[in-house]
Formats: sequence, C-alpha cells, structure tokens
Amino acid sequence: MDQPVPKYYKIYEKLLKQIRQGKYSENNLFPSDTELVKKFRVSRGTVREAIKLLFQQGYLVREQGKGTFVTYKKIQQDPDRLIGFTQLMRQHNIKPTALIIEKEILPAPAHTGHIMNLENGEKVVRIVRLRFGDNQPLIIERSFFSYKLFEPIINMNLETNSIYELLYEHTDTRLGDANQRIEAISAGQQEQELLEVELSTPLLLIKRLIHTDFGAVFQYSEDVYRSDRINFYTKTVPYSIDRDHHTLPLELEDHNIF
Amino acid sequence: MDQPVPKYYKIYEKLLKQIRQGKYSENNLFPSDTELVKKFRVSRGTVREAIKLLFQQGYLVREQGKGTFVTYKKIQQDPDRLIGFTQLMRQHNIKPTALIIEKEILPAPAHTGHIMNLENGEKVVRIVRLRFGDNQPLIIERSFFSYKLFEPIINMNLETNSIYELLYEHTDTRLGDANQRIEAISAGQQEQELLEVELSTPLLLIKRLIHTDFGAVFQYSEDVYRSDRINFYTKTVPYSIDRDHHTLPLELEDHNIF
DNA sequence: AATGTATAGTTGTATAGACAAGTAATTTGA
DNA sequence: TCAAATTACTTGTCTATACAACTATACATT
Repeated sequence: MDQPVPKYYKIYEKLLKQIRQGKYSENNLFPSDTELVKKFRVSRGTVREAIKLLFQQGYLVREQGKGTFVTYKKIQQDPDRLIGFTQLMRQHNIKPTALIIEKEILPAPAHTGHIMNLENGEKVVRIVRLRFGDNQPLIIERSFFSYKLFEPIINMNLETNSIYELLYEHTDTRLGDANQRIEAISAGQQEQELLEVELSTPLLLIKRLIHTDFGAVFQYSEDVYRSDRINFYTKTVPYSIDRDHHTLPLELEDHNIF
Repeated sequence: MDQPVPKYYKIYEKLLKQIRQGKYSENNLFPSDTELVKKFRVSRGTVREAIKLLFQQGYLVREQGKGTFVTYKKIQQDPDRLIGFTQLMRQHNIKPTALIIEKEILPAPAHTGHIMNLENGEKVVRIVRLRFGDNQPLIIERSFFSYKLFEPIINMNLETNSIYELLYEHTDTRLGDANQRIEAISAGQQEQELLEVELSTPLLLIKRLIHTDFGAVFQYSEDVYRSDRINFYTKTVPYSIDRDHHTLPLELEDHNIF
C-alpha cells in the first residue's frame, strides 16, 4: 500500500541512470554514503542497499577509507564465465594493482603464432605484468595479444586498469571461450625476483587461451602463480588430451571451501 | 592487518555447514529470523546478512509470510563427469590400473573430520592408491571416504574397477556438488618413490571434496599429479582466494562462535 | 628532508527498534 | 455450515545510531 516499489530500488534506478549518463565520470568518484543520505533523505542502510545492487552488478567499486568509484560496464554477467583478476580481487575487497615489466610489439614467434592461429608474420603485443593483491606479488602474467585487436587500447594505463574493462569500454571486441591448462613448475630467476620466493619453489603455471566471441584468439598467456597465496579453484572440469606432448587429460569432480 | 572476521560471515559458515549436514532436511524448513537472532544472540540485520549470502548462493529460498526453505542443489551434470579417471583412460585407449598402497578404517582425524563435516569419531575409510596409465605412474590418490557410504563396496576390487562405477552399481548413493582446489608442491619421499621422480620435482596437488546429492560429503582426497605427464585442463573459471577462516572447533553454543 | 602524529572523511559492521506486507490457522458471527 | 475477522506468525523495508577499520591530508617534530 505504502510503497509497492521500495525506496532503495528507486534510488538504485535513479543512480544507475545517472551512471549511464556519465554523471560521475570525472575521476569516477561517486557520492559517499553520507552525501546520498542527505540527497535522498533516507537512512544510510537504505542507500547502502541501493549501492549494493550497483556493486553486485559491477557498476561500482567501494574502497574502505577512500570512497566509491564508478567502473565502466560490467565485464561479465555470468560469474562462471571468464572473470578477470581485477574483478576477482574487488570481490574480495583486495586492492588489485599491476606493474608492467615488459611491453613490445613484434611479429608473432612461430610457436606463439601457431598457438594463436595467426597469419604468418602477424603482429602481436607482448606484455609481461606483475600483478599484486594488496601490494603482495601474486602472479607473473606473460601475455601475447593479437595486435589487431589490442591496438585501440595499447597506450592506455594498464597498471591500474583491467585490460578487459578497457577492452569493453573502448572497442567492440567481446570475449568468448577461454580455456586453460595447469602445470606445476619450479621458480626460476625471474620468478624468484618478482614473486619474492626462493629458487625452486613450486609454482602454478597456467596457460590460457582466450577467444573473442567470433572465435579469433585475443590473448595467449602463461601465468605463474604464487601457489601459497592464490589457489586455483574450479567447480566444473572438462578435460582434454594432448597427444603431442604425451600428456594425458584429466577428469575430476569438484570440491569445497575449507 | 588481520581483519577480524565479521559475525555475519561466521554465522553464514556455520549455517552452511549445518545445511550440508542435512540438519534442516525435513520439509526443508529453515529457522526464522527471530529464531536465529535468539540462537546467535545478534541483531536481525546481522542474521539477515548471513542469510543473504546463503540465498545468493542458492541454498535458501525465502517466501514472505511463509518462511525460509532449504533448496538442495541436485545433480546437474551428466554421469560421465562422475565416472572419473578410469572412464577417462578408457576413452583414450589407455590402460588404467591402480595399486592399493594403504587401506584402513579409522575414526576420522580431527582435521579430516572437520573438512568432511563428520560427527565426532565417525569412521572413515582411508585409501591410498597409485594410479597408472599404460603402466606409467601418474597419480597418488590419498582419499578419505565416509565409511557409512563406502561400506557396501569396501571389499570389492578397487584396483581394476572405478570406485564411482561400483558406487553407482551397488548403492543408491549419487554424487552431487563437488569442487577442487589446485596447488603446487615439491615432491617428498613418497612421491619420489611412487611417481618415480626426483626429490623436489614440482607436482600438482589437487584437493577435492565430493558431496552426495543430499549434501553429505562422500569423499575428500588429496591427489598428487605428475605434472609432466598429466595436465589439468578447464574451459572456464579462474582463481579463487580464501577469506581464510576455518573456524569453529566443534559444538560450542551458537552464540559462542565469535 | 624525512618521519611521525593528529584528524577528518570514507566504507564496514553491528545494534535496536518499528512498521508494512504476506500467510496460515483459529475464532467469531451470521 | 460457511464466511469474515482476528491472531500470530513470517519476511521485507526503513530509521537512527554507534563504533571499527582504513585512507589521505595537513601539520608538527626531529
């Protein structure tokens, strides 16, 4: 009787509309809880309910002590599909940052071109990034991107921004299938230095191949994880066999949060 | 540094555990907000925050005016996925065999019982198997099975048969929710001997927890893979990070869990 | 110049209370 | 007997307040 539509939902709709209009685009700074309380003349719990919706849908990021910020567009709606490192960290309230170690444009090396199914001599962008969560080094990411697809965002800030978010914001490229292969390796010299571990520490190596929705390869990367700090977790596991290397596939079921 | 674990999160963990144990299985009726407020001695907002998590993850449904109900996630996957290593090997024309290294029945050790959500002193079957593909050692499988569920097939031939096939053939137990966590480790002595690798070779460690379709834990296992011979392959789903609280010794009063 | 220290502002968590809205069973009244 | 009203519950929304945890800035001290 009183209100068929809850206040928090009306506030959510209004804020979403404003976000879409780019109202908070400078610095992406979003009003604080207190400001919204005054603006809408409701209690803080109510505005937080609205903000929570926007956060869950990927429009906002909140940082304790700093404020609330707008993130352009959600990357993925389906949480079981490809999630970027950045989003994952945000979901856990961990500050994601990155350091560019290397960045160059070159014709695809034979092996890489083969994996990525590129034309002979087609250019790729090679980027090595060290990724941090709350300023602790977690992952070395050695990526090759299709130059053709990556070119529009190549000069943007890749240290504080999610590559996938930049991609979605500034291009029409949309990501599709991804797959990955997981191995165990020993820390070499670069891993030792960047990840701050002992030589020969066992690490996870994840080889990922990410396609666009049209089937072209967007990215091939070999990521090295500090296994003691970040775990690989899956709920469903298809499997495949690689006859070339005499590696076998793997089935399995899943498991749980300990 | 160490951020304290919020109350609502601990309550969430505790309730999830109880749901998995089938505590609210009759009529699926879940305690009302008010009951939980009394039980945990917190405010309603706090229990609702915990319930919200369970709702978002699909464990609960709420109906205004009626109450809160448990929804069991039943099996959604094809039986192929549950068949396991044996079936996989057959599909690729590789001869699967296994060698039982250890097999015993014992009361669940504290840590294992905790992970598997077992009653205090409940029995488990511990089996260590070395699994081969074409007579090459591939996996050390260190499993704990719920004795209650495993008992019907305990004396069958586990060296040439798939445990899951035996299970489906001779019992009514059906597998449901499952997931796994992947880490990298160094080969220790047993790995060296059984998998025939050097000491300190990097290996994959997969921790799996497999539930029945009623939510009880059927199996917990820690499997060690020769990473040079077997690759782990998935089509989606990246990393996960722990909020890192395995709390709860057993059976305190509910309001004492903080 | 470097370093520590208030402090003001932010989000995160928690409390206690209130009323609205929906459901189911019981009671009441014709 | 039947239907309406009452009631006792449930979840949904909202308010008001408080403190904890964290960040950035300004300022003081060394």
